[in-house]
Amino acid sequence: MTDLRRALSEAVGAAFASADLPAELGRVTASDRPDLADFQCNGALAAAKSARRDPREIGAQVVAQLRENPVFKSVELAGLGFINLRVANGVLSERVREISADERAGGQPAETARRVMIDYGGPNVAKPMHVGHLRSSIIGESLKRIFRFRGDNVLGDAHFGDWGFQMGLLIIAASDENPHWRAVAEELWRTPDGPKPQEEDRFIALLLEGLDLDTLDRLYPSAAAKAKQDEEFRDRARKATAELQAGKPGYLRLWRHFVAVSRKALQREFEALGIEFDLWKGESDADPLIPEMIETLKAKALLVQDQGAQIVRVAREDDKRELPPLLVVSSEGSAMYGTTDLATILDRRRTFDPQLCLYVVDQRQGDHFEQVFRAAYLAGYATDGSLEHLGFGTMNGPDGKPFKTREGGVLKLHDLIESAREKARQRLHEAGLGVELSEVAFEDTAHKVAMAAIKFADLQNFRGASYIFDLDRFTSFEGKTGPYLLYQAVRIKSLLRKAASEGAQPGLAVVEEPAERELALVLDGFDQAVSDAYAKRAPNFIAEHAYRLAQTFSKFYAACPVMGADTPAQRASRLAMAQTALRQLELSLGLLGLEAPERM
RNA sequence: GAUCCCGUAGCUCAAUCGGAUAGAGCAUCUGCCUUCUAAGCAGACGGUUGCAGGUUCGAGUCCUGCCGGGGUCGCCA
Repeated sequence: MTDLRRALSEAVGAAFASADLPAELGRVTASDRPDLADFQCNGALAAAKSARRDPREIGAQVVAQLRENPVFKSVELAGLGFINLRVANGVLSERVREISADERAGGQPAETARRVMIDYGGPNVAKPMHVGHLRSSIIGESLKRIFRFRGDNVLGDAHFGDWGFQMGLLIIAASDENPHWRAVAEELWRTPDGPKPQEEDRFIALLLEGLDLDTLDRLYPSAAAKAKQDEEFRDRARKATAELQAGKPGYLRLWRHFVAVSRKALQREFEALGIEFDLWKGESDADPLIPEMIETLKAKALLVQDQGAQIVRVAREDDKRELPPLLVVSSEGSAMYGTTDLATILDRRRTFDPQLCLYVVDQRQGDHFEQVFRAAYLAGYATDGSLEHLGFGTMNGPDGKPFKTREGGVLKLHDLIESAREKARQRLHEAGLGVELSEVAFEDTAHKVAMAAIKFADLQNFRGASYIFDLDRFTSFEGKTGPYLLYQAVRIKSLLRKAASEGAQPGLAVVEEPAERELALVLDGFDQAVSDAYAKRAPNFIAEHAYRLAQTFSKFYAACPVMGADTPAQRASRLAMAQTALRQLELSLGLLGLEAPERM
């Protein structure tokens, strides 16, 4: 089963071929001018260039042949040599029936399935998620679903930031803050009258009381700030980082506590966002591979000593500017984030052997990934081109600068979600929607609406661009927003419920009216949207399609009465179209990570 | 300073391999609820695509320069 665009491309390509021109010229796209055509082909223009002939002459030849084909309702040569195509209603009807019968609503799998690793989310120990994590999470989750839908074997990894210098900072900060915590770090409790081995865990738990996420959240920023100014403090933290990585028992105990506390809270937040990771691997998991990796780098003469550190030079002669080397071992002997990233590539190769690995990380880390990727290719840890950094822009405040709270701090994700939920509740009440719902169902709807508002606002933008976060606008519930999409889906569900209660069944789709034709064409465009999103790793193509679909359905809904159709056959046809539109809409929403409620 | 990204309607954003009249939403204005959820639909208004050149039959898209904004440039991630 194939979409019309591809089927028509074959027909037009054959016409080009019989005119002794390359069949690729027959590439058909959705028309730019819906008033003139359903589809168009610009191949005659391209052919004119290489064959040095008049495009209209070539076009006329192709058009003459296509007119023989009953698939087309009309074939016109327009302008400089555009070939305008309208397809017969019967062809559209048949296509709608196909999509209707297809579990995937017309979205085709990719030709060959690959093993794909997606690294996104990037939560860190001791840092509650803030708005900066939102984009990576939302975009990464959507890409994971899109790739999976296309048939790839995909694993999503949270890549938990649990290992670098920040851990040393936290250990020192916690030790300085409270003698009990210091006792754990330094194992001071190991005295002759200290706890017996079987009591140790319970004893340590007592010592660690109060060292919760809020405390970590307070300690980390102040420690990070202090390290910038206070050289002595910074050196202690660096030393602690190296000692932790060397396996100092007290530090490990403290560290495991940080990790456990953080992870529990973070998982709750991801759950609220509707984000599920297949793997929750940490940077620390790559640590055991580092010694061996260093040996390999040495054996390949890639690792060199420089200014007390060990580095891999990744600059190339044709670089327009000098790319700094990758720091593998710091002068303190500790692993840097480039070290763990490189070791993680090795780890992934051994455990999953991905053919493609996507890093959904802030654009600002572009240089870092370039360094790591080059080092990985040099070391033979990945095949050339299999590692891709998908950078995204920042989420900005109303002033166009990176998002800050009114007080100038970083907005926590939890607070952002709650304020979106509150807005959603308000708007639902204002619109008088959801009044008949139970309190639990109402909350569930409000949550879905809030998530849709936030996620759709993000995903409708091309990921590389920055955008202005404006909660009032996203939750305004009008126009091109997530809630609009949910509303349309809910409207269709309501219609189908009504039909079911009156015993009306969907039947054979027959496309007749202009609004029905338009809906059929949009339904057909799903595969194009999915393959674009897949090829460009850009969910905004799905977002655009979902919106077009919702809007086109709404037009159809206004123009074509369903339950009040003229004949039972027409009613059955329209019900089939509504049902198909709903399934494709919900599939699209699913690819974006949105979920429509049953009622609102 | 070097380098990368961005600059499109009053605002927020799209735009397929370089193709026709650059599309949406918001805002403003005009219609449409005794008929399936009006968070909707139909329509109007709104543009020298930052500026100046170049390549091309054809440029928002490719090239050069300039202006404006942002990022990055070795031991933080």
